[in-house]
Amino acid sequence: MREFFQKYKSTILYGFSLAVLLFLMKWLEFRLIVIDHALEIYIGSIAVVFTALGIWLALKLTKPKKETIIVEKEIYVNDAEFVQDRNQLEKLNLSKREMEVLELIAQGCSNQEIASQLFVSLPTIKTHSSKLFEKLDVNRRTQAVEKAKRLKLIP
Amino acid sequence: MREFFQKYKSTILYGFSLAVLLFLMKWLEFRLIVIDHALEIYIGSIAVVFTALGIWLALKLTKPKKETIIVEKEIYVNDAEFVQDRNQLEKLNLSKREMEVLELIAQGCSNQEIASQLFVSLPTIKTHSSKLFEKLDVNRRTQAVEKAKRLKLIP
DNA sequence: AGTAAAATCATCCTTAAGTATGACCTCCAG
DNA sequence: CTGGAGGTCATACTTAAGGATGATTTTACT
Repeated sequence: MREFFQKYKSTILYGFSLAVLLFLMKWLEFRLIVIDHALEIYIGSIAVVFTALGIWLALKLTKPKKETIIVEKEIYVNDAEFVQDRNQLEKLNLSKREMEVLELIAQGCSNQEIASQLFVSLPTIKTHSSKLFEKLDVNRRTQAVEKAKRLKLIP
Repeated sequence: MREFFQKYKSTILYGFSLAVLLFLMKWLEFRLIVIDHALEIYIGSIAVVFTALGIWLALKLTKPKKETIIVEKEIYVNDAEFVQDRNQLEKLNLSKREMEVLELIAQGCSNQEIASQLFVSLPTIKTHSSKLFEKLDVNRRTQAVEKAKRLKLIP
């Protein structure tokens, strides 16, 4: 019941206003017989009142235009997933073994540890690393790591 | 002249409408004498017409209501600008010199190069790096670099 | 003013890293 | 089938790096 009233509040108010005004008119009609030439004033006031009513109705009933604003919210991803630069890799022409050695060097492994992990001898790792340094145009493992990261060969 | 009309278009139209309707009323007034009991209909139509006029006026003159809906669009930025982990730095209690040495080591510099850049002797750098490795709990410069990056001490 | 931490330098020694060279094997394409 | 590339291993040498210890000087703070 209350919901019904809420929903049609404007319509009911309009109807009620009409009823009241018509009643007022009926009463005024009677007065008009007495007061001559007052009909114009009466009609004018009716016009004004209903114009105001119309304006009020319009303001009440018009639905607001919806305007969507898209706000770009930047989210900084700490992840920064690594994408290997295949282009650079081709240019440098590193072999599989050299890449493996490079990765292990970057992890801080010693030559001996690398040799153990790859099941080869220490001299083998030395030759690999030497060739690697030559291709990377460096002469220290630390430089190799720095350059490899800069060239996006490793994360 | 045209601008004036444009500016006060609504007002002029309103005035004109009023004039027309008053003229109409005058004419109807005459008719009412003939047709009995038609005053109510006449008044009613006046009310309806002016209500409509009011609505029209309101719609024309009032600024359209705006309701802004903010939609957040998530943009994933891969930037991940480096922020030094001050917390870790405090825990490790590294001195200024040790940090400087760490940074240069990370850049691939040799001890001799670091000594030259910092205007100190090679043994000094060795002591610094030794203490640095001790604090970082590593025993190779490459490990130090790897760990420092992992702990977000350096980019 | 005195003390602790930081910074500097040195020496001695060990180990890891880097360089050079040569040899051997395997696989694959010309 | 043969030569080149990749991989393996070895030896010998040089240099850089790392560890241990001690000493002196700066700096900062109570």
